[in-house]
Amino acid sequence: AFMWNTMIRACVDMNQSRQALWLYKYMGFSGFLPNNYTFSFVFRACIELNDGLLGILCHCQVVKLGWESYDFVQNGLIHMYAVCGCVSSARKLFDSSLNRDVITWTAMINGYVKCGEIKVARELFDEMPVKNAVAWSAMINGYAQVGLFNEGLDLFNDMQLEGVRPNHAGIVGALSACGFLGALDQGKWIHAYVDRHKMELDIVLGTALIDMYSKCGCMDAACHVFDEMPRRDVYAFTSLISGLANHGQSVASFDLLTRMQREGVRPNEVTFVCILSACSRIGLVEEGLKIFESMSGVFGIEPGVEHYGCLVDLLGRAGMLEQAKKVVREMPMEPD
RNA sequence: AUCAUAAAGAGGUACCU
Repeated sequence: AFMWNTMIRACVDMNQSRQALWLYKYMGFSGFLPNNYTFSFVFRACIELNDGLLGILCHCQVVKLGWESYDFVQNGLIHMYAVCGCVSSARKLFDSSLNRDVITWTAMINGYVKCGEIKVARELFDEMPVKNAVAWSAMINGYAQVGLFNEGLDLFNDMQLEGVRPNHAGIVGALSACGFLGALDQGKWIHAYVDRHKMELDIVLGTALIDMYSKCGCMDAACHVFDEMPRRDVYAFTSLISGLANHGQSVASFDLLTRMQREGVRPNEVTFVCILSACSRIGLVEEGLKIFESMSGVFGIEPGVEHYGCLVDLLGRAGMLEQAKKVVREMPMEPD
């Protein structure tokens, strides 16, 4: 079974969930019984495929084989139901569980966050007997995701008062809240905290800092973080491009697009929305049209409605209403 | 014997007001 588990996990790690489930099925045919390890990988596959039905089938197997009260299996099941849109099933398992740990609670809280039941999530969070940094970060990010930024920042402060050291995810959630609120002082404080505690500036944390500084209008600080990052991906580039474009530094954002290609990072749909709006902002019609063309021609990205929208905005602002109308008429999709 | 299960980042704030 160990061999099978290893293979199944490898498939899940490579996002080949169908393959993983196929292996799981085949494992049974070959006379091997899945064990507690097997199920933790199989649940991940169900989650990636967002297939609650498959999850139920796996749940049956779990019961049949008697693994249901093993912590990893039980937590995996609750997590699987919670994120596949079956919070009530998750809750039933949660309520009947005799051995809940931090992970069980966090999985359940996350389930409520994902379906917008932030209040219920908070109630559970308050009831939770032991909270670790992951639990705090789950709740902070829950608030950030539903737009309750002040609540998120309050919780971030509470966490520190309780003496829990925030992890990367908690920091990222708090920074995101700062950005939306324009809370520059708080954001700077968090940045200093990151430095003081020598937290690694990975791509996610770096991007969150760039995003926070950009939204607060501090483009110098955003650029500085960008340069300090040891590695950058599309998110990091796009975040800075967006910030520059929004603060009248369109030319700098074009340079960044060039630099991006030089560093071998492929721009995506979001990147082009930002670049195209940088064009309309300063009225670079020619340049914008050229970039729009290059999307499919050079980068192999088919423009979506949002890109046609940018194009219409570009032409409209330049007073070229006829051409703008023509774009709407000839778009390959319904206007939104 | 399996770092086995929970948490994290970017997009016109476009037109109009």
